[in-house]
Amino acid sequence: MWQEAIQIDGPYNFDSVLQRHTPDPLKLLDLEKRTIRVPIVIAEKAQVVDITATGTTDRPAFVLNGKTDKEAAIKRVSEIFQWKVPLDKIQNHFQETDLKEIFNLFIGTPLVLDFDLFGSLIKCIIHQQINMTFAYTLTERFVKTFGYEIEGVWFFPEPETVAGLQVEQLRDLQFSGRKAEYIIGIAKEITENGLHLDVLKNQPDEAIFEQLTKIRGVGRWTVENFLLFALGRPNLFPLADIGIQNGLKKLYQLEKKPTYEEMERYKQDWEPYLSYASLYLWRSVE
DNA sequence: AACCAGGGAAGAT
DNA sequence: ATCTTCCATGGT
Repeated sequence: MWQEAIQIDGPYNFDSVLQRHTPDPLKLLDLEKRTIRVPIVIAEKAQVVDITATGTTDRPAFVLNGKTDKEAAIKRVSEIFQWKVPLDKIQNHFQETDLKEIFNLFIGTPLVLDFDLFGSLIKCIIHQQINMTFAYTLTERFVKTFGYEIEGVWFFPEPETVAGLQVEQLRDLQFSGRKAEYIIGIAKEITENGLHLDVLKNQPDEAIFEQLTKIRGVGRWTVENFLLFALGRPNLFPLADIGIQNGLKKLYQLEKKPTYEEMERYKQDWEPYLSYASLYLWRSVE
């Protein structure tokens, strides 16, 4: 058992983080206690780390409680919650843009990474072209059927487990046949074809696009979301994303959803922080 | 009931 | 290369 108190630079709005994750049934959080319980795997050892916010948006502070591998666990938690990203600098950048109001409304909202690389990729597949509510339901069924639980916190199944599944097992959970094939196929890329997701961490976005889009079921949007939510890359703007399209439609009061051409034009001012433009546009329509 | 949803593959042009 | 169609299934 270990405990650690941590202070970071503001602005950082942890309550916004909790709020954004509230619709996800797999996230164990408490808005009033300002806590979240996070499944962490370090060197194949799984543990639950409890995070409690003790500060404010301007003076953010946290208390962490874990079981083992203290230093590595803190490092991973810091990475997941993006505690070292200078949100003040990003906030300033957007003051000169059309997104100024949205950024001021949701000031201090960080990008928060998915807890598991493989899980993040599977989640992206599940979220393709279905509404969020159903996507959360499917993900919850998937994890609670094939994953494992520690202290009430669910961990994503390992690729080995998923690679051994039959399409029918996912159909039983109301996955479409196609999505079932995609998911099992990705797991097999890892277990049989030597795909190492952790190695991707050290590669540029373009190289990752090239490798992952070769996999059946993994298109541009899926890689963009993986880069954004699994690796925390700062400059992604998924044009095909319905949420972003709706965010732009609302912002510019458009009659209908923007064309790709219009989106390409809007996004120019938001480089090199397009991921944050995406995040805040998503927030604006949540 | 009809349209939509944090797309992608396969086919057509 | 780029555009269109089909897929698949619950939510509103």
